[in-house]
Amino acid sequence: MKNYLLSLFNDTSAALPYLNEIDILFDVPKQDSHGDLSTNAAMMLTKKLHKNPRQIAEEIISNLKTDDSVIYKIEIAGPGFINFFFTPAFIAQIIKNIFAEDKDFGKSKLFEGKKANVEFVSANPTGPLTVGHGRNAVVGDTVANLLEWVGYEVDREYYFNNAGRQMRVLGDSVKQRYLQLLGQDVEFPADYYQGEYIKEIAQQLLDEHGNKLVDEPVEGLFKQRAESIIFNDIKESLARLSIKHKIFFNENSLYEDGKIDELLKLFKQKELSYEKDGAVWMKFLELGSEQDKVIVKSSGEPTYRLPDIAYHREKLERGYDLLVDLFGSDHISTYPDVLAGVKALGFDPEKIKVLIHQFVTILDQGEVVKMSTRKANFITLDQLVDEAGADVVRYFFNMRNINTHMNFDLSLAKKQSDENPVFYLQYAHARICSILKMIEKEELKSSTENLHLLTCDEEQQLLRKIHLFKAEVLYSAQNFETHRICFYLEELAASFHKFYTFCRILGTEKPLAEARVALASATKIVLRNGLSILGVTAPERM
RNA sequence: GCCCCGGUAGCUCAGUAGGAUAGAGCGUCGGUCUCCUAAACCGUAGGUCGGAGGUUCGAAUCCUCUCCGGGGUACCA
Repeated sequence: MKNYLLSLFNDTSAALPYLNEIDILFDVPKQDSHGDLSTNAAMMLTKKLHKNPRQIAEEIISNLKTDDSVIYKIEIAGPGFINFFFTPAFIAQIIKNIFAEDKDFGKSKLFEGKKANVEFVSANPTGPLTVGHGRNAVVGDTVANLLEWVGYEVDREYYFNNAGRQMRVLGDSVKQRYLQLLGQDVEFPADYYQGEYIKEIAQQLLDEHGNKLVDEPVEGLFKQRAESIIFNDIKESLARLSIKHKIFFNENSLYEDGKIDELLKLFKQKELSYEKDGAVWMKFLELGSEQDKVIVKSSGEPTYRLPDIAYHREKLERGYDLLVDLFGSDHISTYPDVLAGVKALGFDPEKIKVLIHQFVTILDQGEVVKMSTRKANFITLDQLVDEAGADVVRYFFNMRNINTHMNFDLSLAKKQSDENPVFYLQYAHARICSILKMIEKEELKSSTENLHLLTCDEEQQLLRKIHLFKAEVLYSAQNFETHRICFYLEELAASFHKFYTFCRILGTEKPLAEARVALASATKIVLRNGLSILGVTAPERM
């Protein structure tokens, strides 16, 4: 519908050149009585033309060459909106497109030929994924899906660090537990990893090696085994949510490949860094940040900024058109430095899109659960999936704008009641599947021959909703907003349920009945496609 | 102190390139299964869009100030 109007206005701009001076936008009015699409173009032009908006609207309309079989009414309303009313027959034609495109309905080619990299999760292997990681994981994977739907070729990437203090503490935590299991009275520091999983790893080492590891260095088997076990668990947790990264990038490889030294030299050579108090400082002030910062400590160890910049440089050199970074708001301070660093190296920082999601607050029976990986006082992602199911978890994290500090009510998630909208969507899909089974017995089929019969309110509402799908996917992808898909699908399902209730198939004359089957079938495709973007299953029956 | 995010119905949240009477789900209250799945549908009630100014034909949306909550502001990541 929108495309039709756009080309219509495009043709008209020859006669009315001022139409080229503004972006003409069409909105779906909140009220049905205001038509199918509406534009405020006339109001936008009042200041330029110094004319009454209704007068301008009049002029625009009289120059539009519309086809009566497509648009049956154009009106001027309110302060100067132009409202367009499409014929039911035209609206129903969308069903043919859906059948033709099927699994691809909703996809667009705007970014065809472009390559994107989405980096997400990126938790170091020090413990199981928590609920906070869950939000990151689900949103990251769904954003990647969205980008694929608008034409990008997408790589999903996981960046991790298995060196450094954090990992040493992890190894030592295991060792201390191991010694405790051997009956030694060792002290277990409060800032070590307290989780039960540490004890399990220690137990496993004990089972395999007995007491032979007493003199094993922390960095040896203790750390290695902990890392591999934990990393496997992480991958399994992600797999339960159908999340699979193509690339696991080890921060350490940047050191091994000399990328860090090279970058350091480059910064020095470009006079972007200097030495002070035994440390190397980066001139972030010059690059637009609020102050200079240390990139190599006086101990000789780089701070996180240096590898972060080297890593992004590396990704850019791989030739991506778009890099998406997704992380929690606790890491918010890292990205301006990375962008400044990358820009100083001559890359276009516009290629990097940083998405920051706010924290997840866990509520259990009305109480806030405070979480910390160290203290092992956390709800794991696995627990969440155990209790609520993968579909609910994926839907739940996707359904909210990442800027919102979301509450995850555990008791509610456990309930799996109809308070959860994911069932509402899945039920709509299951209902359609059941209709399609039923019509076989009734010797009916899906037919697009008499789509013009789909004229009642419920049918038209549903059709209009379907029309919006492709634009909704595109908008969501361009704005990296997964929650819009959820809201769209809820509206779509609501339209369907209404249609289901009022527009029965059995007991209706065959031509109309078969057109309704076609509409149901088309709705099924849109629901299934939308759910697949979210990574939620579309069950045949419930 | 400074920076980022949030404050919209009882609860959880949509809605910001300024637009028509501010929305949804859940919860409240009241209806609908002889009928393709009632995990559904219909109706009802519920609001000072945190507060105060300002910009204009028009502000939840833009500007200034301010209150509340979360995060950040390291030679931690």
